[in-house]
Amino acid sequence: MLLRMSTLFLRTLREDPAEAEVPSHRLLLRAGYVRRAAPGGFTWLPLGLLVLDRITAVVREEMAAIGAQEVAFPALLPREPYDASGRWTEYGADIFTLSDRRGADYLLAPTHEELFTTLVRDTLSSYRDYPLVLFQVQTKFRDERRPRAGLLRAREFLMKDSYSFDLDDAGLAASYAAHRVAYQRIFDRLGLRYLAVSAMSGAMGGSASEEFLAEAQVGEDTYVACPGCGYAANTEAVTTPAPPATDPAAHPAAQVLDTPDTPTIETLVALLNTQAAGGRTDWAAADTLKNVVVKVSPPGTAEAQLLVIGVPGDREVDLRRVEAALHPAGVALFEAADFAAHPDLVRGYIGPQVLPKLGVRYLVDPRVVPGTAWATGANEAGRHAVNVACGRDFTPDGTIEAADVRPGDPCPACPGGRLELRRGIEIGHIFQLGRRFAEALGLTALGRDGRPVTVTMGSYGIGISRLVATIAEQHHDERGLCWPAAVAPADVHLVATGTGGQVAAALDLGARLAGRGRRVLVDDRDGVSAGVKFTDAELVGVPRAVVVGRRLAQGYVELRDRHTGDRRDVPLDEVVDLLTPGV
RNA sequence: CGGGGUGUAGCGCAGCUUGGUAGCGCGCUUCGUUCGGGACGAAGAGGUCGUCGGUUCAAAUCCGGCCACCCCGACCA
Repeated sequence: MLLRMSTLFLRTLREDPAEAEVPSHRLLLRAGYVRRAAPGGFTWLPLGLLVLDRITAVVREEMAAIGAQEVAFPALLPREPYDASGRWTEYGADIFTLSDRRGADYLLAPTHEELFTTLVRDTLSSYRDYPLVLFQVQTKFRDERRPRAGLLRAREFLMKDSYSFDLDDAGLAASYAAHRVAYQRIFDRLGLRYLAVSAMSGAMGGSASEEFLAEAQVGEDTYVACPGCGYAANTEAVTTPAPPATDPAAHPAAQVLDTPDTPTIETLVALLNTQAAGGRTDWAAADTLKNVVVKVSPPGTAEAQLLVIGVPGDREVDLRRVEAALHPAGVALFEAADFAAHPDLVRGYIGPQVLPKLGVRYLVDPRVVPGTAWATGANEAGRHAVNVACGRDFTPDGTIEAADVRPGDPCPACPGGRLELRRGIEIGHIFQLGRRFAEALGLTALGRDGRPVTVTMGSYGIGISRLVATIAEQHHDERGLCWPAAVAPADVHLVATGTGGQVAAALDLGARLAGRGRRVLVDDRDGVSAGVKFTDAELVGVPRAVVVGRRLAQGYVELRDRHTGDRRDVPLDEVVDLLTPGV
């Protein structure tokens, strides 16, 4: 491959476009890789397409290595399969829908589980046909609430999605494990710093699930990591170590106090200390037990059930963690109107003592173990109780991971470890779907014994266009992009400076390198100063540059490394061998 | 969807407060000089001022609706 900058469709920008804030977006626009064309939609320019294609090639190779076979579906699809799976309504406003001239409903596919499932159903029928892995590289459409950061969150994006089809759980586990390895190989080859965190599978409704997160300041996903042992997880999946249980009878008897005007934890703690409640003046928010009411709606039920969640008063209830813990049930906060309809629940003064009488389920944070005693509501406006002991004065129905996770919280995987909160970009997601789609769409295989077996599926995605931005995010400096060799639009950037035949020499050198299989970009532009060519080369970010310039007359060119900044003069007649090791 | 900010030439911006012939830098075209770190001189081309409506003799400027973009909070590759 030999690209000449004199004719390449490329215009670099000297200044940062105002629309771009995050580094990858800014640099990909400035260096002429992409251009915005629509809200959440991007035009791929020649350099951008080269990178996109190289990433796609790596993904294809590693998918082939685990025996996956490539197919391609349309992006424009009829409503029926999505109705059958229930996702036409489940996705709701997140999908782009449209209708044809007859008024029939269509959608621009946000993902393709339904199509893969029906394709396999209509093609295969015997257990002998399994296991099977299919994949495609397809444009997906999602009506994102807020497209942002360029390619990192677009409404139209390129995704590799694959699906495994197995006859039993062990097979699914093996397919899942194979994908996990393939994903690690892909992300390693692409030069990414990333980790796999356990995750909840959201609208997909599966069981085992992991997200691959690339470390990045601009990432939208917060995860926790333990620097000590390497543990990492989504905040939704973090478990809280429980302290040892003790004897609840060791505490003095519970005591109800008048605590007027203390609807919040802060006001309560202040008053407890003023009153020296229970003989103490060292009350802190963590000594109080905050009880939050939520409405839980299991799927298929019309009426929401009440649930009270107890967490230490210095913690907030993280609704995302609650939703993850109670999935697939829906969760909503209990609001003012709900309190008005339930006078038994006194807003701001709820204590667990009364809940069994009301028949309300009570789940607590794992830190609330038998033998702990708390200041909590007395179920009357203006009154709280102290020394309310778990295991004596109340007995929870169970525990729930509902409290927010904070830096410094104990690591669930190693003793003494402290968690850090970090940001990442979700670049891949693997999960075991199970039989949900197979059941909804009737995918079975006739077993050895002549009886149908419902197939169990896995679903695995990689955001390919997002990877372009993610790699750029991890591989750039103040001068521009610094692509890893595996994805760079070219292997070598030849920069011709001067008017003494350097352009001709560079083109000749480029032809020889291209003849040896190198991908070459030659800056053969006429009338462009050396400084402009150097800055453009650094902006574009090809890993190695060769300057064909003032020392050409002595038979030398300068070899530059974009990552290290190293420069050295090498004889012109050695440079081809230097740049084509092993060829 | 809630809060904040911004839309003027390909890109970056000024002009708006106080309505009156649309400007600057970069880039682009032509000629000459220059030629290893964003060269210099001269002459040019390029804009329905996001959009729709209102006020006014007159709107980039004042008022309102809509659209888009950026940032911060609830979802996802």
